[in-house]
Amino acid sequence: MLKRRNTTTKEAVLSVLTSKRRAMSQDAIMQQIGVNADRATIYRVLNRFCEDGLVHKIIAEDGKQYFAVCMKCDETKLADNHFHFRCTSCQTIECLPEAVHFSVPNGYNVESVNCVLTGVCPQCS
Amino acid sequence: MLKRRNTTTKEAVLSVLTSKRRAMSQDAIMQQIGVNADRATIYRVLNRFCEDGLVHKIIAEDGKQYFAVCMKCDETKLADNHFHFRCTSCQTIECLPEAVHFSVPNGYNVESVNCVLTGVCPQCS
DNA sequence: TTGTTATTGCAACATTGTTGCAATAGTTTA
DNA sequence: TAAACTATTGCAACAATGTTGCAATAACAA
Ligand SMILES: [Zn+2]
Ligand SMILES: [Zn+2]
Ligand SMILES: [Zn+2]
Ligand SMILES: [Zn+2]
Repeated sequence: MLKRRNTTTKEAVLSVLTSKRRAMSQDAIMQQIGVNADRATIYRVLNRFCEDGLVHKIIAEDGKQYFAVCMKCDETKLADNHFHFRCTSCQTIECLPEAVHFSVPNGYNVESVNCVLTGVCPQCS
Repeated sequence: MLKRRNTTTKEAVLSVLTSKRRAMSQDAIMQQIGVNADRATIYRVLNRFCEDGLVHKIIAEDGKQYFAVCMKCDETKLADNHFHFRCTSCQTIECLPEAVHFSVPNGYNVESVNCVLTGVCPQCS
């Protein structure tokens, strides 16, 4: 693994993700972030966070990538594989404290899980 | 709802989806299909099938849309909300006979469910 | 056969995400 | 502090996916 360096963009992205406590898309992050940064840079920062296990990526029903901080050492500890909820009204995604349970037929080797529930959140209804 | 008409493309698409018994993307369908059809036409046919409840759409971790026939009246009856398995080796998605169970906090109104497990299928491992 | 209109092909477009490359800047070492 | 090393960035170009407008076509009913 490469040695990471501290940069303004990197810190700003992580700051937004942490404070919002939501899974955000690149364009949402770009809007909320205080600093000027290129689209490609945001993606590269986010993917680096994923590699480092700092952030996890969710693919929503709109086909877009959303990124959320992994709150492993938080009081609201999340299971490794948890459900996500996407509100079609406020366009946000949040991690639900509900673990995904499943069983697969013999021979299937599951490497990753992507579960998204879509609807309207309490704030919007 | 509009009156549907029978067309070559429509029948060819449904035929491929039914025989393969897999969830397929537009480009996979285009390759397998016997007839010449425009990309846009395939999408329109597929979306019409979805509207009519003949087919359901899954968004995979690659961000692409996959379409599968709903086997409601089949011996291998599928639950309304079931898991899907995407093999990263053969690039196919299949409907698993495993229902998705979950509960959400009060106030959340779930309208649709999209659950995809990714890994390697028995044939490829 | 004729009229109605659902469907198609084509082109244009929007969006999302990635990559190559030179320039920049963070970090380490002297 | 100054120099060296290289991780990171901005920019442009690109690929892939999906949608839409519009005129032409073809399915179906009368
Ligand atoms: Zn909302
Ligand atoms: Zn999450
Ligand atoms: Zn496979
Ligand atoms: Zn299915």
